[in-house]
Amino acid sequence: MRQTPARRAELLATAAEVFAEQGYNATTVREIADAAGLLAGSLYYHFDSKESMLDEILATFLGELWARYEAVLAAGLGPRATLEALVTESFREIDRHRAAVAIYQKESKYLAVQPRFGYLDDSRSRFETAWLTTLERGVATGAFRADLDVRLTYRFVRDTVWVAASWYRPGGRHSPEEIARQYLSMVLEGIAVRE
Amino acid sequence: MRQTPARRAELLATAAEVFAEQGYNATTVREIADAAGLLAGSLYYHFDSKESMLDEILATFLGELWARYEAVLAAGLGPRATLEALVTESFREIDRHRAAVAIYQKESKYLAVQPRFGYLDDSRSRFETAWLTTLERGVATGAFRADLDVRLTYRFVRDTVWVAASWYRPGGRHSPEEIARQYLSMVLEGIAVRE
Amino acid sequence: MRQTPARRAELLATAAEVFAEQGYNATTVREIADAAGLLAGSLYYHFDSKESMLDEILATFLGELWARYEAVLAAGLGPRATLEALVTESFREIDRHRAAVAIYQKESKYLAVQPRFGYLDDSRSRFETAWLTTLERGVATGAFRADLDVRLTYRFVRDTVWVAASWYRPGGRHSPEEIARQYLSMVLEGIAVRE
Amino acid sequence: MRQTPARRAELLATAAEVFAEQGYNATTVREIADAAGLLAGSLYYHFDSKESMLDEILATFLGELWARYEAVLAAGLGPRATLEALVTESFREIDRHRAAVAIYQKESKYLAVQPRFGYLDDSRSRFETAWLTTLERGVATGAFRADLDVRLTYRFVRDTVWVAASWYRPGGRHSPEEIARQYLSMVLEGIAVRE
DNA sequence: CATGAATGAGTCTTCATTCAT
DNA sequence: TATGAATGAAGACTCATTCAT
Repeated sequence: MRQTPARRAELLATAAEVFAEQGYNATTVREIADAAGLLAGSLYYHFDSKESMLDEILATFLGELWARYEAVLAAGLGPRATLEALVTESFREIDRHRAAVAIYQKESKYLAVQPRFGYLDDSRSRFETAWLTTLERGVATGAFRADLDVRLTYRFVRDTVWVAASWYRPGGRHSPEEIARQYLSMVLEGIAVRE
Repeated sequence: MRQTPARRAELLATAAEVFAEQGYNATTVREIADAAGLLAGSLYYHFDSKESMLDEILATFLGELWARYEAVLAAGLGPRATLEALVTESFREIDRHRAAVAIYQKESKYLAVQPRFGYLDDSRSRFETAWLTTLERGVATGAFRADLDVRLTYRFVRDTVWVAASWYRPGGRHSPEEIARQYLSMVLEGIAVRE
Repeated sequence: MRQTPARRAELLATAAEVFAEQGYNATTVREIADAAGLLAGSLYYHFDSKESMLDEILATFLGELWARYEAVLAAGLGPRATLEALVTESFREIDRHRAAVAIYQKESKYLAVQPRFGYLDDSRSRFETAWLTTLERGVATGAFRADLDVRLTYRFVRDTVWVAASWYRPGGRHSPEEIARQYLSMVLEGIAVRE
Repeated sequence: MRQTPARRAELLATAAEVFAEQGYNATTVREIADAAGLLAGSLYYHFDSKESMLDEILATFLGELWARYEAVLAAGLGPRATLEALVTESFREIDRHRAAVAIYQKESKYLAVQPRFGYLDDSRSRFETAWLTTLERGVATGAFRADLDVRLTYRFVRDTVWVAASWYRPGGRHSPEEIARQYLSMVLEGIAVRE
């Protein structure tokens, strides 16, 4: 079961696509199998259960995401540069793992309460800490406005970035870096013309 | 089937709450019935099907939302005032119908392709038109920055507002108007300090 | 779900019959349903699972059995009279709950290791204690032969009685009391003619 | 398919062990393969099917058993000596083929109705005939008590012996001959002290 | 209006078996 | 001989829905 990780990865990618499209619960194992070109039962040669597929998709995604976040956080950048780097990495991750990100967005809330998916909640708090710290640092250094509610701002930035996974299509008009740039411009400078 | 509209509305409110919490597909009729204090079969005295409950919830919500949007759009305000009014009305709607908004956010994408829910797609395009028009008007009049991609900006503003339904709890620290004000401040002026 | 215990008991009796006939694992829910005259899915209105049917069958049987055993053990009889009463009660129980006894014989060994069926193991030790005590008392008072291995004798008597459930048919030629009498005669006096 | 009879016998012994432990139906081919150290599919190089393994196990066991029984029956012993010899051979067989005996005990009843396993039923009647004849001979010659139901006595003796396979462990405290001796002592002389 | 009971289609999962390599 | 991958039939269980009372 470990000889050909290629087949495994292939099946997981297919499953992720279908999960992202229809939602985890609404997706039947048969639909995944159809999309992958085998019979429903055959999936169980590769995976223990539908849930374990979801698990592997999310864990892989979060593992990769955190590797990149950690690199950013360890770089010792100022708050504004940190925010820019985090947002850019996020859009890159959406570009690489669009399906996984979409699944994460849609399902993580109710999954996080299950023991098996406890790491979703862990991730969420690390996430929160990283962002809040960055924002607070920015307020302290005068990079960010002090008259805004930091928690509200955190939610604003967080959602703003990740919801993009619901409409983003890799290979479209904009590169992830380009989208990141425009989002950052809006988030940092606002959309109103400065008088 | 229309004896007590009060009871009907009560049941719909309960159903909406459960749908919002767990997702439409993941919610069983029995769970709705449990939450409402009757047996699953008894719901069918009031409603034709689980789907018709969803339908009624969404149609009611969109009806009310558009009544308010139309009022705003008909008021002849400038683009920035229009944007502010639309955002404020949106947060008010989240305050009033949080469950319905959350359901709409989570389920409308795949529902819209079904004939019965075609109005979701109609609503989506009216939505898009109203926002794009407003943004373009703003760019033309110099209220909004001209260097931003209008479609990207539209998605940014749209998502930014509605995702709030996933974490907003009525009766919390902030009134909807307060949240709208802060969101607008971030969207319009940005979170960076202006030099 | 508690209004009509009659239906419940009826279904359980049917299930017990099929379990006893074919073995628990080899029995499909559909077979139980067929025997009961409804569809497989309908059983789940009355019971949580196939396993919970088995659980209820066994727990009910053991509950009743122990009520009778306790009465015997509390009666303060001598060891030989105790042994006779326990054997007689056992055959009566086979007469009343043949199916449950047959299931218990066939399945309890591997069920006992599951937490849910832990009471099977508890029952087994109480059983063992009751019999060993009785046999040891009998050896001490000179009622039973002292030259036999008590544990072997225990197994001999225990098995001797309960295996009868595999061939006993209620309403046959012999009443349970008559069978008990003959078994006791063989166990106590032997089948060889006394010289 | 008959390359190495040693490997074949090895695999059958493993299979018998697992069947005895978990029951034939509850045992998966994969479990047998795991226990034997190969993959499930590989078993099909050696055997046609799971059923054919069971078949070979039971047929081998019964073949050996009947060879010994025939020797006893052909020896022209008196009824009591015949009974003693049959019981002793039975315990020896339990010692040699515990797993096969346990399987036979648990599964033969429902297997016997299948054409493939018709020999189980044949064996059962030969068994019955041998025992009944011996018992009747014993009653006629005054070796066994005449006041007992012969069929009941037959079942008593039969069950008494074979159930031992469910708890007997080869290499334990007692040799099969020792257990046979004690069982015979109980069956023939009874467990009560003779006055 | 509500209940208790049932239906039947569909879902996830298991497993004996096959077969190219 | 053995493996890796798949098949396909069947099994336990779920759930929206119906309906007599």
